[in-house]
Amino acid sequence: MLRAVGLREMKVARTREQIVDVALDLFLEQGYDATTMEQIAERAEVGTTTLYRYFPSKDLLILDQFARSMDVASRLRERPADEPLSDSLGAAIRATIIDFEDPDGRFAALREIVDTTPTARARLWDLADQATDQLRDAIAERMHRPVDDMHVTWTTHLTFAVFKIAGEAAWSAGSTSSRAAVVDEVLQTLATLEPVIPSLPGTADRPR
Amino acid sequence: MLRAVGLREMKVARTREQIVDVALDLFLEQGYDATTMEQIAERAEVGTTTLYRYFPSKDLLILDQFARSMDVASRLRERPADEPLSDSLGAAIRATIIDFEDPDGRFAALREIVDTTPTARARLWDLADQATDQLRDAIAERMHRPVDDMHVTWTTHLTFAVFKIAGEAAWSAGSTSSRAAVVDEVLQTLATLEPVIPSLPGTADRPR
DNA sequence: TGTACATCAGTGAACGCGCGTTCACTGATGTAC
DNA sequence: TGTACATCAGTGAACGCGCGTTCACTGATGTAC
Repeated sequence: MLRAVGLREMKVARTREQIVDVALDLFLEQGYDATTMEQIAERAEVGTTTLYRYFPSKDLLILDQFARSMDVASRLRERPADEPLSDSLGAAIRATIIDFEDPDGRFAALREIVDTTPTARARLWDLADQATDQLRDAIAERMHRPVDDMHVTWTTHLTFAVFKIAGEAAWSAGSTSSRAAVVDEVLQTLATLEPVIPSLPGTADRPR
Repeated sequence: MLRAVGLREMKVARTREQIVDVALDLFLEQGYDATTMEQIAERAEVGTTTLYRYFPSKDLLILDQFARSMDVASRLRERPADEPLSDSLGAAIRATIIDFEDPDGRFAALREIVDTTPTARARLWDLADQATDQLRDAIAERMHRPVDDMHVTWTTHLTFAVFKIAGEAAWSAGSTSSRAAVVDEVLQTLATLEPVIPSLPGTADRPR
C-alpha cells in the first residue's frame, strides 16, 4: 500500500533536527562542557525528557554527526567487485572525505570543538573504532576471507591509517574543492613511499 | 650531595601505591562505574581530598597503568641507530609487549574491565593517541626528518597498527611466555603478507 | 465520513547520584643556624 | 645536637553541579470498523 509520509513521522524528524541544530549552535557559542542539557532543551523548546528520548547521552548528541563522516565501509561496498582492492579502498576513502557535505563549515568547526574537549574527543575515538570494525567486515567480504583472518586485519588497519592521514589533512584544508585536492595528493604521495613495516629482527630481507 | 631517599618521599610513594592497589581491587570486584571515589578513599584509608591530590580524575586513576604498556617510543630510542629501522620498530614493539610485567594477571584483568567500560575505554584511545604522538617524535629523530614529514607520519601509523594487532593478540593469550610466541608469530606473519595499500584509482601499477 | 479506541511524542517537576572542588586546618618531615 | 621555622602531605566536612532517570500525565496523530 502506498502511503504518504505520516505527519507524526515528519514532526519527529523536525524535532530531532531542531535539537541537533540548537545543540551545535550552543556548543559552538559556549563550548561543549559549558553547555548544559537544560540549555539545549530550553532553546530547542522541548522538555529535557524529550532530549533524552532522542539522544541517550550528551556525547551522542554531538557525535551523531561524526558517524557518517567515518563510514568508509559503506563506500567500499559501493565499489565494483572486480576492481583491484587497493583502488576500491582508495576510492572509498576519497568518497568518504570528499562527498561529505559541509556547506557552511559547521562540521569543520565542530571537529575543532571535539578535538579540544577531552570527554568528546575520547568518545570520538571509540566511534572510530566502531567504524573500523565495520570496515573490517566489508573488507573481509571483498577478500572472501573470514573477519579474523590476518590479511583482513592488516588491510583494515592500513586502510584506516590512510583514512586518518588523508582525513586530517583534508579537514584542516577548508573548502570542499581543496579537500579533494589534498586527499588526492596524500594518496599519491603515500603510493610513492616505500612502506617501513616493523619486522622481527633477524628475519627481514632473508629468503624464506 | 649524596642523600638517602627522604622519609616523606617514601610515604608519598606508599600512599600512591596504596591508592592504586585498592582502586584496582575495587574495580575488579565491582566494576569501574559501580566503584565510587569515596569507596576507594575509605578502603585506602585516606581522605577523598588526598585522592584528588594524586589523581586528577577517576579516569586517570585506572589509566595510569596503561601509559607504560603503550610506550613504544622509549623502546625505540633504546635501539642502536645503525640498525635497520624496520628491525628497530619490530624490536621496540616486541619489547613493549613482552617486557611488561604482569605476574598475577591483574593487568590483563584490568584490560578486560576497561574494554567493557565505555568511559574508560574511550579515554584509553586518547592515551593511545598521545603514545602515537611520542612514537612519531622518536621515529622522526631516527629518520632525521621533521615530525610532519609524510614518510614519518606513514611509518608511525604503520608501526602503531602493527603494535595494536600484536598487542591485542598477545594480551588475549595469557602468560608472558605465550605472549612472546604470539607477538613473534604476528610479526612474522605480517612480514609474509603483501600489504594492500589504498591507492588513487587510475594511478596504481603505472609507471610514474 | 464519522466515531471509538490505540498509539506514541512530548511534558515538567522532582530527584538520585557521584564527581570534583573548596577551605581552613593539623601534624609530620625537612632544613637552617 | 638542639631549636625554630618552613614545607608539604593529609584531613574531613560541606557543597556545587549537571547528567540522566522516574513517573504519572496530556493531547495530537493514526487506525479499525
